[in-house]
Amino acid sequence: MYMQLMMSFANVQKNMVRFIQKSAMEKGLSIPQYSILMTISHCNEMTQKTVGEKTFLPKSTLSQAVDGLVKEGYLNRQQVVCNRREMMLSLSEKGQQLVDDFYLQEDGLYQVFKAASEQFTAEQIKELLDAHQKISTYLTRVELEVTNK
Amino acid sequence: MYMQLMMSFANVQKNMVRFIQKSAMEKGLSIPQYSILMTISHCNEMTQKTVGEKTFLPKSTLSQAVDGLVKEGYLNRQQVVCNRREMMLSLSEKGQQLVDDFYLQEDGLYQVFKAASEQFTAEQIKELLDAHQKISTYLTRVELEVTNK
DNA sequence: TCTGAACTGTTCCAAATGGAACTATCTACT
DNA sequence: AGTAGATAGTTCCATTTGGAACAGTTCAGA
Repeated sequence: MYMQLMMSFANVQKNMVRFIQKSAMEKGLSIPQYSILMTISHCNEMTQKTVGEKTFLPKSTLSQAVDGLVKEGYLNRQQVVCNRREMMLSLSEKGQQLVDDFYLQEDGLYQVFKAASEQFTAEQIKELLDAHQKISTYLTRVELEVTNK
Repeated sequence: MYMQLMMSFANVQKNMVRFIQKSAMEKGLSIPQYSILMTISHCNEMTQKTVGEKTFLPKSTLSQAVDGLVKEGYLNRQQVVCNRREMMLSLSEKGQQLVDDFYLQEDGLYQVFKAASEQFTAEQIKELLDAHQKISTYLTRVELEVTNK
């Protein structure tokens, strides 16, 4: 039973990744690059460190992916004034446009997932979110315990 | 809201993958190899084709991962008699032992996820499963429609 | 029985990935 | 001020990944 549940997470995720892969490939991006753009789009700007915490990408992958995005002109990157170790990242106009495209793309992840979610009531979605949160929290906690043992 | 839901799937999955990665690495396996062993363990034996359908691994990845597992002695591989294109895969004794270890490992995915699931009632788990199923089905359907357009 | 299309798996190789070592910067303490 | 330790990112490179071409097998229809 719980095993089926485990698999169902993997299945949903795999389906989502296929949509991401498709959209990303059409624009010549890798999956990490797609994730980075979408993550930054939630705020106006974000340090590379923060992006790393949100996406869980290994920092070498992150660094190289960001580098590509800057070279392609999707991202602006500049040192943070008060802490020159950190890099502040923000979407360029071109980047913003790309992100908007991703959000609006008829057969892209966002629209399709939105439609899929509309099978449920707001109440049900809240319950799902809550349940997922509980599981994530539990897994993270155990992982920490194991690491520090 | 539905965006948060989307992210929550990704988060749970990422947490799960970290457990898998840890277990797999300890035994010198890649993540696809871990998935393959666990998938085959549900039945006694399975064709490579079926494993591919269940894991969604690209066939080149699958082929190479299986090859490694056979060479390490975890899997038996032989042509299907009535259809020599297909390969029948089954766990060797060593493979079965490894899989049992994975299932029983205190700080492995299975035990931890089981514990995490015990925060919920059987009723709640059924609802989760049902919701996940609905989402997967929806995503798969749209993907098919897009592909055949 | 031939022939061509479909299917299963393998091989090849270019690209992506991620751990580890490194550089630069900052912080806390003496 | 000087130093050790922590922190943010980059670079390096061995490994993994997966698309595409390929080889062998099966099957359907002429």
